Amino acid sequence: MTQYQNQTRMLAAVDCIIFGFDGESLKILLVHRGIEPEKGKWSLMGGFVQPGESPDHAAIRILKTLTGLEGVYLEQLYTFGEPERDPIERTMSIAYFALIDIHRYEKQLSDEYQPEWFPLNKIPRLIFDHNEMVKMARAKLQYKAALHPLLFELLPKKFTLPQLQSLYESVYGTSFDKRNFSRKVLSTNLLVKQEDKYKGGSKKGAYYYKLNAKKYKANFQAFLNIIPNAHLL
Amino acid sequence: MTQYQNQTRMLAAVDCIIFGFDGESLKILLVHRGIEPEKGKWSLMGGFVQPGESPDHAAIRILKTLTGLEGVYLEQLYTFGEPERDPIERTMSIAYFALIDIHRYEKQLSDEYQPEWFPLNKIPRLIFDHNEMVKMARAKLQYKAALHPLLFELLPKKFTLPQLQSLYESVYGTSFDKRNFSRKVLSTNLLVKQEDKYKGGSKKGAYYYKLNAKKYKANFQAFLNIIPNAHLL
DNA sequence: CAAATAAGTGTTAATTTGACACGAATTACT
DNA sequence: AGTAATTCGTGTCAAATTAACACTTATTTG
Repeated sequence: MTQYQNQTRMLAAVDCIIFGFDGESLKILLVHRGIEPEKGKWSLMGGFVQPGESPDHAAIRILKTLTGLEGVYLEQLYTFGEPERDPIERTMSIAYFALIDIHRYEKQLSDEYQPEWFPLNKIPRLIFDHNEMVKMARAKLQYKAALHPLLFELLPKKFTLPQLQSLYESVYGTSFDKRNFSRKVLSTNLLVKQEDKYKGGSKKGAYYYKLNAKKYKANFQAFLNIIPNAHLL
Repeated sequence: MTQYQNQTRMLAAVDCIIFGFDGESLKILLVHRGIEPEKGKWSLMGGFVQPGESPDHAAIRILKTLTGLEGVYLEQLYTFGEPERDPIERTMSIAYFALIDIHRYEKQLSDEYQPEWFPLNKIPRLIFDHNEMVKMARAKLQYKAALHPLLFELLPKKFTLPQLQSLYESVYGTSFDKRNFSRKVLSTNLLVKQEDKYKGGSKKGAYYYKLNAKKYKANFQAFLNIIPNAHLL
């Protein structure tokens, strides 16, 4: 036996929703699609799963191709498989979402795709079902970040509490009381205060913090409660 | 343009992890695989995604074929796509998990597959990566049920608080204080007390409850806190 | 009628949460 | 040199939530 009989084979693609935070707003990285159909239109970065390659590997490869980055946070989101989602040919797309430190991203690597960062409230019309993928990715990021220490993946190794709070506020589109925020964040014991300050944000400057890497890995599954009234979101 | 060039096509399958609760323990429904390879071995119920059919539809179809049930809780779990996971031919499997009222399941419908219910601590060796799928499904059920009112899907329309608690205790492999449990469950206002009692469990009998269907649907996303110290699980 | 069994219910102390305001450090300006 | 402007960093209190804990009630059976 070399094949299953009378079954339909189809293409498998991977599409990546890549999140970044520039200090102002939460953004995703979009590219101009490189092939027909819809060539040149705005699209998520994606590609076909290759022989001998798992979907995870495909996602890692695609992410590296576009951003040059490895070892970033990457998680399978959902598999989109409506029969007509790609008009050319039946294609399943396994969507992944990635969280990267936007400052490590080097645009020049991938001029081929003319990538651009878009804030989430200004996402253009995307090909196929990619807008739906973005919507789902955003919802999952909000859901998960309310429960787990996830958003650190979007910041540099050293960051300040005001930067962290600003990130949370961007993700949830609201503002938090900074006294309660710092109390909650620090009570996780995930952060290690540094001796130096970041002077860019204010005259006084704000202390840098780093993640306690051991605790971070050990406590990733831990439930947080940083977002007040998360059930109302 | 009718096809993408130089790409590998593959099969897409759906496999279902079907949970049920018989009052004693949490179980999953396994079948004897109907085709080669590994024909006759224990397996999750599955099948290939057909032309014109989405993965969701395939899962619904497969579930109905095996159990006769429609409209049950069904959720996409994860897509498994290791290149060698099926030795015959490259096949992606989109795993779904289902929660059914075990009493509505009618075995005779599907003698073809010789299905059997297995408690989670007695799952036999399954084909391919199906044991991994079961493990992931169980973890996700535990995770999700700690946050959302999900386990009602495993009970009949009318159920008692002791039955509900016993279900939660099965899912988490631990026991809860019944005073705290009933207080928390009732504080959601999702349950409506009935006038009649279930006399099977004790001499005194226990009041039946029904779900408030409206509130249940509206509050499904609401966070619960029924499981004490859920972060320690 | 006594014993056995499971159902149903309330209190308290500890912890967590959210709301709230002011002093400290630094820079830029006059 | 002094003052105004800006953002950082911190503490208190009242309310709500949580976990721990034990006894009475209803019913059946012997």
